[in-house]
Amino acid sequence: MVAYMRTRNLEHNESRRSAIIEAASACFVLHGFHATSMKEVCIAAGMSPGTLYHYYRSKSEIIAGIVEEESLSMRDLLAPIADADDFIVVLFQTLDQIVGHISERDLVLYAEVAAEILRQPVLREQVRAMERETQEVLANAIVKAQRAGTVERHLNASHMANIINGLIDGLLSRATLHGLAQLRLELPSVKQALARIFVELPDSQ
Amino acid sequence: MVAYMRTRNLEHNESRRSAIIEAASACFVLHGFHATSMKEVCIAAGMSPGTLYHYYRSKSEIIAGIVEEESLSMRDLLAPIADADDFIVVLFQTLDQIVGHISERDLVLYAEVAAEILRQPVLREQVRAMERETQEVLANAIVKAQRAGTVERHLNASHMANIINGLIDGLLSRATLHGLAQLRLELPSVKQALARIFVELPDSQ
DNA sequence: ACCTGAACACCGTTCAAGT
DNA sequence: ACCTGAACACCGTTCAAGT
Repeated sequence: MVAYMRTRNLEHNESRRSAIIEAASACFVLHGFHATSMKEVCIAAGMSPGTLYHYYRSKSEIIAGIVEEESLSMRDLLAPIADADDFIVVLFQTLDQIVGHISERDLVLYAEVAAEILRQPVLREQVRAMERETQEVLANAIVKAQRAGTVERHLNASHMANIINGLIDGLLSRATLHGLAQLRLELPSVKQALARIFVELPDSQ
Repeated sequence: MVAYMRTRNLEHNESRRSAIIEAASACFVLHGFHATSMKEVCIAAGMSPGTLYHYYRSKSEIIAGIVEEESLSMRDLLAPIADADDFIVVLFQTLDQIVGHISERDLVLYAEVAAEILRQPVLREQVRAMERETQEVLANAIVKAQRAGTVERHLNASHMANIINGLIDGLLSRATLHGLAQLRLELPSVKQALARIFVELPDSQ
């Protein structure tokens, strides 16, 4: 009886948990959150239901783990904007990064997450916190650019930050319908539109 | 045996079908597509599972019915743009209509649909067809406005139509996170941004 | 044709039992 | 502590039987 008591093995614990996340997201990309059974995830992760539930308390908790991962990688993508010298230039570079490096896998997971957020308050708060962060980074960068004179002064920085976020969200969600290739074709027009919004007009003031 | 053969009663059929759609969308708004059981829908519609499955072959078919409904009402909202005299003015009126008349119910259903599209090819094609239609209406209106000189000539009309669609999609999906009130506050900034994109600059050409 | 409700295969999760 | 797999309550859907 005492022979089988073990102390927590944190390293083993971490590797098991990430094996579960990896197996689960592979399944979710193929069939979505709800059409994927826990049995499938168990088989993909090579463990019994009991073992899986030892590491994650529920399917939702696994989903939350995946959202965490995706959020962090999106945060990294937007980070350079924080200390941008020229807002528009860095915004464009960021768009290139996002559109260039995103995968069908990510698009599919984003769409699943967007729907899941509605139903799961914990997930909702997780995403909202992430949102506020990127929103603030963008808004601060816009204010800074307005002071430097590279962005039109009369724009409401925080609203414009939300518009950029919304536009990115919307274009990505439409890419799941029309394909990533189509989005890449349209990227120059997106940049052109953003430039017209933000760049100070020659005759203004 | 022959006593109970009846001929199809189309009127009765239609009223039963719409009762199911109504009951189902009420349930879906509360708990989402996947967290709603068919038993709940049956109770809400006041019929047994067997009866419900007599009118709709599956849960997905009910969802498709709801998507159809939502698509048609969105089409109606965008219709006035087709024969707009002044593109920007009518676009702004349409935005006011959408943002003013949309309900939390619609937002929730939109988000559910966005995720469901990924998994169900039939639904996907249904939404894509709808999309192409509004895309074309917008693009034609932009071309017409460019000829009339109220919209900048150098913009790619079809790309810009997609950007508008994307922006609307994105802002609506963000409204599920931040609330409709927030979106209404931001609407003037959205219009300002659109005006800057589309209106021909005084010094251009 | 229209309707019922029991029955089917399957789902996410739990838990007694093992090491 | 970590792991197994049978068992539980519930799911979407079907179908024999009724009117």
